[in-house]
Amino acid sequence: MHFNILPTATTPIYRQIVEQVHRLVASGQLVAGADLPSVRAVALQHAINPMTVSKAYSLLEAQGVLVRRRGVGMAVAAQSFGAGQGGDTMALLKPSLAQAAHIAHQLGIDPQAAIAAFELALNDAAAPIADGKS
Amino acid sequence: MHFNILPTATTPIYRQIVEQVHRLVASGQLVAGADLPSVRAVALQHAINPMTVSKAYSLLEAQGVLVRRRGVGMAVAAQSFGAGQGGDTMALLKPSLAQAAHIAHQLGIDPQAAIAAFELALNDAAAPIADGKS
Amino acid sequence: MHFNILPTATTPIYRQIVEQVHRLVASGQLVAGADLPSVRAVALQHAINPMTVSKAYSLLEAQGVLVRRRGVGMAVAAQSFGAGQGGDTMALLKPSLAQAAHIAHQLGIDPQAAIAAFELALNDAAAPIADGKS
Amino acid sequence: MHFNILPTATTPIYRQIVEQVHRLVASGQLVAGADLPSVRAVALQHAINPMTVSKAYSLLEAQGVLVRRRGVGMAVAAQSFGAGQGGDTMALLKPSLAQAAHIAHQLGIDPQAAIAAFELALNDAAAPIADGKS
DNA sequence: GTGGTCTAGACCACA
DNA sequence: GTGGTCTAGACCACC
Repeated sequence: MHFNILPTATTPIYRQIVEQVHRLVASGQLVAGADLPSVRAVALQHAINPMTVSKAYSLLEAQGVLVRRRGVGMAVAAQSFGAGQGGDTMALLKPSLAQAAHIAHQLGIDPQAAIAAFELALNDAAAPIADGKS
Repeated sequence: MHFNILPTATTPIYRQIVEQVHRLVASGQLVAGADLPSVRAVALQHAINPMTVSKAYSLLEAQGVLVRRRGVGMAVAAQSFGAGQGGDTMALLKPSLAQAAHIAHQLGIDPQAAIAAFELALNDAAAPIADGKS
Repeated sequence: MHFNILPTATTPIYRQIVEQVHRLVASGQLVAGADLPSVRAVALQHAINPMTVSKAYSLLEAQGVLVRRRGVGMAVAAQSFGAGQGGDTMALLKPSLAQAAHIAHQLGIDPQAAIAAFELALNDAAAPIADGKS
Repeated sequence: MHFNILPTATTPIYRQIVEQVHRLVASGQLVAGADLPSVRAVALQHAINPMTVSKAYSLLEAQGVLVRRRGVGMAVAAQSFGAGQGGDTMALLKPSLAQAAHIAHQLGIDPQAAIAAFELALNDAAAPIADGKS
């Protein structure tokens, strides 16, 4: 298990981690009790500051998504709502859909054209690194 | 012409202005040569500091979207690509579509379900609060 | 690395910084990825307001010359054309040459005389005050 | 006689007029007693504000370069130093040469290359609108 | 009237 | 530590 971190993105790194854990738990890819990679491992892997990873984990702990297990590391909390099933995944998707819809509307883009473009984007998301470019 | 400013939003005010101008220009609602509301007018209208508006205008000038007309005010730059037509509106929409698609994929949401949810979001964007006021 | 700021000059301070960065990047003295002095450091060094420096950096970011690295500072953008080589330095020089040539022509000054005067000016620029300090 | 006004240039319009009169007088193209175009004529010709032209003329009057002749208009002052001869034209050219030299030096451009580019610029200045482009 | 420039100071967000 | 954001207020330059 590893995270997708884009240091250049507009969303702060710690928030990218938080949101990603939310999604992995909601989609059942991280079940209750599952271990998370250590702060140091994540920090090394992405060449980011350990404080940043720690901040994300602490925030997730405060939200009840993770639990800190002394000497072992962080794990997914047992009572993590939706863990193991995909019940509220749509709730996590809606905000970005709403934002995209808002922008499309402000730009005066035809809804059908927006939907078509979204279909393409979904295909791209399914096959992210298929290009032969080095 | 006036801006939609949400002082409570997380995006800074000056950036809300910048993005709104980008979209108004790209969608042809602001054609090349069109005047923008004066710094003071915008500041008074939204009860914000003139410097905040000025900052937005300065950035848009640095990006080549606006030109400064001394003693007269700011206007949309002539070479502002896409001004007057809707050619590159899609370019401004794609990033948010890509992000939404990425999230949907990470959540393991079925593409058809994501598209259906996007259609609903587009309807909501077109009729935000369903008020009868034009 | 430090800036040359003349608070008494007619050109605003923030613009002196902007132009200086442009030249340092174009001439390869600032390569892609290089760090810039922090806003606070520049502000302290020249006894100017941090916002003045910040304004210059923000404009350079809007122009694509600098990139913001969160929590770390500003750096020269990778795609900054000409970074690392001296390819487009002449492009930054031409406008002032054109202006000088235009003035010389309007004054009816003989081209040879203008060139001779320019040679002297170049010598002066190379040894501004003839002080022995390195 | 007419002025060359570039409303988009960085130098303010009123200053473009002032400097241009200085040069025309210094180079002998405007001799003592010669009439200048009326404020209204200049304003109409270049679609600029009459106040701007008036400000330039007033400044030139304060400098002793022009005299205001009631009911007739502005004329070149009799005691205008250098009028009729070209004695101090070089003094008016030097500042722009110094600026260009300074920029060339900051860019690390070879003096010989700078001089060569200046020769080209002088040729361009002598034949400004010779291109067949529409 | 237009925008520009700078200051002083406070508070926030990020790593 | 880094930069960001906003405010209040003063003064300038230009048209």
